[in-house]
Amino acid sequence: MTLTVLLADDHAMLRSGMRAIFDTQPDLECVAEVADGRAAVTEVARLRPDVAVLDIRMPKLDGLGATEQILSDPANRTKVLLLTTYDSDEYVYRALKAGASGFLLKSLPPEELISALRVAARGDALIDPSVTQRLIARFAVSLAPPPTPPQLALLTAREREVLQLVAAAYSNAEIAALLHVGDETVKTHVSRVLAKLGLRDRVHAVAFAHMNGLVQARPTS
Amino acid sequence: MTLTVLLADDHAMLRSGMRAIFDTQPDLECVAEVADGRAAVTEVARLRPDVAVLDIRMPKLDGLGATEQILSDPANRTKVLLLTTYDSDEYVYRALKAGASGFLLKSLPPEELISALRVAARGDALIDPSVTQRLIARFAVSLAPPPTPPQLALLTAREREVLQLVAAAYSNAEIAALLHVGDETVKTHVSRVLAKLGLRDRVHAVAFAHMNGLVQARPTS
DNA sequence: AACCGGGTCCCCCGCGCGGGGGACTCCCGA
DNA sequence: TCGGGAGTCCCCCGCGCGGGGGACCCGGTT
Repeated sequence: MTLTVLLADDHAMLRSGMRAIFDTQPDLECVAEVADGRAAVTEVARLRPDVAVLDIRMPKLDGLGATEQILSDPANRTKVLLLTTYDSDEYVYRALKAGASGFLLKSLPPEELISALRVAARGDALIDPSVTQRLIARFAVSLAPPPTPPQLALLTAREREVLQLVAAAYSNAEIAALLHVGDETVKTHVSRVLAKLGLRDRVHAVAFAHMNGLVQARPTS
Repeated sequence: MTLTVLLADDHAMLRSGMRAIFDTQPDLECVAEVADGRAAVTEVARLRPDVAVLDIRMPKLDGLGATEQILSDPANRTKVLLLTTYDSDEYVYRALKAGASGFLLKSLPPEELISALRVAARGDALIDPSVTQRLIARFAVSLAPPPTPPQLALLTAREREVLQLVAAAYSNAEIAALLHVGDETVKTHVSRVLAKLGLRDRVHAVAFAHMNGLVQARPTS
């Protein structure tokens, strides 16, 4: 089973270099070479190669845009490997979000590019080590469990409940209705919450709650 | 400059196998072999190798716990590579959170383990491709949510600016002072923002802004 | 020329909110 | 037995806020 590959880069020199690398591998077949992103999208749709290797910087449509178009097609089965000279974080995030199978620097040794191709073809993914480092850093904080601020321990269960409703932008009257209590009661709870947390008003409470993960941020993403 | 390595695995067979691999590289020196996590922590503290290769499943203290202890020491300069047979997602997250430089499967070809060592030693990071795939999926959704809601386009630049300050829980008077305008002006902007976004009051605006990523969530985590 | 959108400033009015009190039930622990 | 915390409900008062108007200046388009 040979792997079919599409090559997209606006430098003919680099294309032929990569093609030469591929030719050393009997099971790799470069079925197309294109020089811009738009051509990459149409050729991928036509030839349906196993893997498309795209440069990020290309005329007409850059590699990121091409990736997004290619992978947004549900009929598509081609994996995308992105190549770049510089590793801007923004590039990486956009690439991963689009669903790219790899994000590699052009400084990569040829044999590793080959192995990256095979990795992508079997559905796995691969990120350049120098990028991975920063990715981990950012990923770790985004995964970090909400570091429940100690002040929250001061609140009673009822007060936390009210705080969450305040954070959801409910008015005192609405909270009263939801909890089946009088609105004077809610006012008391809110006042206590503000006092215990050292917050000025419910607006600060909303901001506090959101920044401390008390409310499910963006459930609709 | 030779790289010093510590090897931690409870199977003597596997240790000797890896050691054999290292010995093929003149610039790699295996300075210690240990069979459990606790020994790994103490030996790393004593010998300060460049890289520690830890199995996840080990007696007394597993590789994850050992990683956390090693990397929580601020004086530590050793990089940690984790090895495992099975790639549980939970393992990966904990490993990355602890700051590991690599997460590899034992099925990795020997020569790639070598290159992983060098990658880690120079401060970069490396994740096994099969794991990377799922990591990207999860990472993408966790990073995805700046899909700027279309309603935001209705706002003028000034109005967005005011909205961000509202989201930061500033009062109208405070915003006026920050922007060097009258507070009546701020009231006008806020009113327009609420009207354009269909929000009831500034409390809803705060919640809206936070849920749509207009404000940097937990900057202090 | 007239027009319009963005930014700025001003008025009045009503209401929700938050702080200051107080009071009454529970229930748990001293 | 007597606290005392938690939860509930009530009063009054002041103020920030948001909606309703209107007004002015400026830069661009028509």
